[in-house]
Amino acid sequence: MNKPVRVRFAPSPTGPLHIGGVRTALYNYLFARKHGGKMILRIEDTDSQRFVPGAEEYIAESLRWCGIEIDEGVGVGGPHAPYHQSERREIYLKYALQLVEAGWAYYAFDSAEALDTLRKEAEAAGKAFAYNHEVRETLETSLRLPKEEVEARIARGDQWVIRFKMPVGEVVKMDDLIRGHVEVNTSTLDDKVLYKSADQLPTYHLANIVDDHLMEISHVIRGEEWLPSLPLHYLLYRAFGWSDSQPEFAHLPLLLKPTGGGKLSKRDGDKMGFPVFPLFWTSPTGDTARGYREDGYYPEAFINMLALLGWNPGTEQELFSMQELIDGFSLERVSKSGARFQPDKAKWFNAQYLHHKSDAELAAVYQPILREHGIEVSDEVAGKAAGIMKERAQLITDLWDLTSFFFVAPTAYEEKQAKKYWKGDNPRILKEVREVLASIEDFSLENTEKIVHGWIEEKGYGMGQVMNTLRLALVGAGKGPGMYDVTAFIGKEECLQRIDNLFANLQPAE
RNA sequence: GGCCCAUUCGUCUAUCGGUUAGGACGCAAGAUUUUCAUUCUUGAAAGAGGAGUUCGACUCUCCUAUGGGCUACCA
Repeated sequence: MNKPVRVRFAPSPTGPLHIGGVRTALYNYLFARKHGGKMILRIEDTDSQRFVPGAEEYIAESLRWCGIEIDEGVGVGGPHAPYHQSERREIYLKYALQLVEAGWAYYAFDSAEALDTLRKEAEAAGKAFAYNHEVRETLETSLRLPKEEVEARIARGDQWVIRFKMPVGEVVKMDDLIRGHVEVNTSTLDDKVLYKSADQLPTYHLANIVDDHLMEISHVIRGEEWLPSLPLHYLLYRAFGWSDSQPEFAHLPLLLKPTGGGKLSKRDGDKMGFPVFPLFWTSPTGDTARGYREDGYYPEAFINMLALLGWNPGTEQELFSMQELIDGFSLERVSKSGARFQPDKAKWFNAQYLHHKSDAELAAVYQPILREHGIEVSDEVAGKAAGIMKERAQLITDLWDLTSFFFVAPTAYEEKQAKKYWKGDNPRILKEVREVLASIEDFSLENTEKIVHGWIEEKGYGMGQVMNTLRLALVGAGKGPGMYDVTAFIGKEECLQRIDNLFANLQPAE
């Protein structure tokens, strides 16, 4: 590994980036940072049919939110610009023609309909059609057609593609940083399209190899779905005479659906009740999909969770900062098998991060939520409320349900709690509690607790009965923090008011 | 169908020939508690199957099974 490390994340702007893609970007980033290399962002928009407006912006914003920094490429520029493949058209044609020239590729004029027919025929015969060495001599190609005919067809504007002429019976020997040595016989491979005249763009395979070479990429770290095309890529490097400077490859295990049965796909999210996207997404057609950010996750937690899905440091540490991930990362410790995505664990990770936040940090994320509910308070108050309840929250968005009683008096009472405590002697006792509270000068948590507890003991009342009845009045439900957290937070006047409200709003059971 | 990759608790994983097979999520039980939680303790829970290689295999090899990926003028 003497070449400077240069890795790329090269998504296709066909929709929002899902978590599998984010993980691929993350591993590239960790690898780059670990080795003092460069992280490059290239947009592979060679499929004009599937282009989705807004997808590229979404990808950039997702990476930013995740803390994955781009050193070179789309959005930041660099020595190998442009970094959109759609802006590099003329480059690819040149290389495609070079391959034809050298006999590594050929023109094919078959229409989409003709190929369709062949596929259907093969299917009817119980076989699968492959555009390969067995059939290429019988098709509309420059391999069979006279040179003049080929030139005439091109000149008259017939549509054509350039296909790779896959060698026959050769064993390609490959090395993968994660999977080790892999061998494939080229006879089982087909003649992939490299360039299409219709839109004057290359396909993935050509664009990928040409750009990785030109951009001096040292390591290609991508999803396992690309493993089957590795032989083609090896051969392409050889055909161009670039084998010596060819990048090293690492194929990452796939992220699988929580239920098993296939790789995680963009549609699984809402279907299974968890986000598959980092950010909320609105498609040009108006469809929406949930995102981790909007669902209340911290990017650090999201990244931590993703990093451990397919990689581990070999220690029992579970919580990692980005820097710790960088320091510990290595491709050797990436697992080989696909990882089932587990939504529950994502929540657990977020809870860990949430529980460690200071009140000030909590205030920063909680204030917008409070404002949405029409609550205007100081950062200090917002942070304090969140801080008292943070250990019960898993997501930032849990905070409101957990703390709303600090800001809003209950208007309804939880039936279970009311039934259990709003009866018998409790209303009478609550009246006494009200008097006790009213008499307290210093309403601090400690002092209130001391006085009220002392009074309860003196009277010989049941602690549970008194506190829960008070809780019913102040919170309206059988939940919440310690009672004196509530009294101290909302203050004496509000306490008395809420007790009065209970008497006014709810008839005791007996 | 063909080609390729994979296979340790339900899930994510540790183990790189010798371990009572460890941790985490989730689950269950208990403790704490004025509620709900949190927290703590404990527990149940795994090497797909079959052949080899070896003094000894979860670990190496092969076969089978299962899971997954690819098989587009998509990436």
